[in-house]
Amino acid sequence: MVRYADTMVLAWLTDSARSLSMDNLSQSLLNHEMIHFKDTVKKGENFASVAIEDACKYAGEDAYITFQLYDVLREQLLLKGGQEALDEAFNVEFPFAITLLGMEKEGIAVDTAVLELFKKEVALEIATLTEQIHSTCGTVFNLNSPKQLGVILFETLGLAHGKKTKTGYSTDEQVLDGLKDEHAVIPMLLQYREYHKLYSTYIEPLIALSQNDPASRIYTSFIQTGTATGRLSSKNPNLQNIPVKTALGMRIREAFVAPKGKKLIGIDYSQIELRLLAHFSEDSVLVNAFNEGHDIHMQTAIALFGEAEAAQKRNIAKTVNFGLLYGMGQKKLSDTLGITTKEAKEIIERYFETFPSVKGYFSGIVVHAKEMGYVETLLHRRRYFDFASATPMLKAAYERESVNTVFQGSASDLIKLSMNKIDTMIRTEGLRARMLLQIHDELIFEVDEDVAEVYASRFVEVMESILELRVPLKTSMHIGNHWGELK
DNA sequence: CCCATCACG
DNA sequence: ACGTACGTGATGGGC
Repeated sequence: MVRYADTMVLAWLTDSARSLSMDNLSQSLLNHEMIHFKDTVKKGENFASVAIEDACKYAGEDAYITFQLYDVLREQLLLKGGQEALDEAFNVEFPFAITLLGMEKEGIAVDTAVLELFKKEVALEIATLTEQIHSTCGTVFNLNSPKQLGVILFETLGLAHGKKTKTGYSTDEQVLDGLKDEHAVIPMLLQYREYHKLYSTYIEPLIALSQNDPASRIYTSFIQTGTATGRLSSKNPNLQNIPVKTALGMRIREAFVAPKGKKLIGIDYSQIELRLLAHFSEDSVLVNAFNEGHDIHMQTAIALFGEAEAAQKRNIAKTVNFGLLYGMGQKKLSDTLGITTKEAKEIIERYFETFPSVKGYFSGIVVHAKEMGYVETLLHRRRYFDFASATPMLKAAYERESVNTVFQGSASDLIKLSMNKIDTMIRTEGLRARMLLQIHDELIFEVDEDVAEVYASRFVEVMESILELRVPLKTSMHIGNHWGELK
């Protein structure tokens, strides 16, 4: 049940929680350097003991929660200190630890037979491809070694090499894709890579884990304090990176099922980060587009290229919209779109001319980050940057991270609020529903079949009304018997 | 233990 | 002159 907590720390903390008075505990935590915010504790001493007291209420119930709460508390106080930090800890992050605990305990059902069948097919493909590749190259080597592969491709076969890595030639997907017409072995390698990834990262581990459990369910650990932006992460196994993009990858999703008599519901926020961009920047074109329910990428294309060209350039606009949130540069945009850096530069310049309030808003974030040393999300979570001691290259990276953190972190704030509200709803009303997974902007539920539609509408309603922004929050919802049907 | 690679949002 | 699109975790090779 305790999956990520350090067990020594946990045992110590739980024991203390049961046997010590509050004052003793908080002093003891400090003495043992269990709380690493000694510097801020002078002004925050009351806050600290109040917070610990609250955390300890849960200790008898479940030591794991205590640990998560403690972890969150430390994180929050380190991040900000003072009342604002504790407000967020108490109002959002502490209840969220309980929400996550419920999800971790619940797990998700896996149909092992689906995976076993797929495993046989993939194993056969891998064996065939291995044989073909070795004979095509005229030599036997380890296909999983980029080092050995690089030597074969770029020395033995004499293909023209592009970029290099620290340790030799790059053989990543982008490189291989550029060479796919140069030699018959390249398409085989690309296929091999896809099959091997599925086999080693998903098929085998998921079968092993599901066989551990009497109900064939698998249980992830959600890390609440592991990211720089406030997002969750998921590990052992990571259920936030189950394949979705290719037909083969979707076979993995088909193995995540609703048990008999139940359904899975998937609800994801549509373009939540772009909606936050519209909200924060107050740009009239963006705000209007969302308020009128228009296709945001098409509207961007119209604004950038005019009505006549918009339809054929919608994809460019889409890439630019995404790139914006990452602080894109001309180099990467040109690589992604397959255009010259000059063209990319022009598109970026035109974007900021077309959306001046976005440009102003972005520079505002960067100015704030440089002056204050941090940026804040919608719910005032902070991320700190040390611009002062940074090299020019690092400064540029910090600028991109500052901007991105506002959107990624604020989106994370929103879905945390929704999850807490839905979790409370499920518990207090005794709904025949369980929240199973969060994948950043998406929630997966398992519910009784007969109430699936009704519950789904209620969850959608919570998610879309969780906060009132300058633009509506929209979601898309799907009900199915397996995860593969939720897109 | 680091690197390269690749899966996701 | 030159280089940077953000945030994660798992795997296998190789030192």
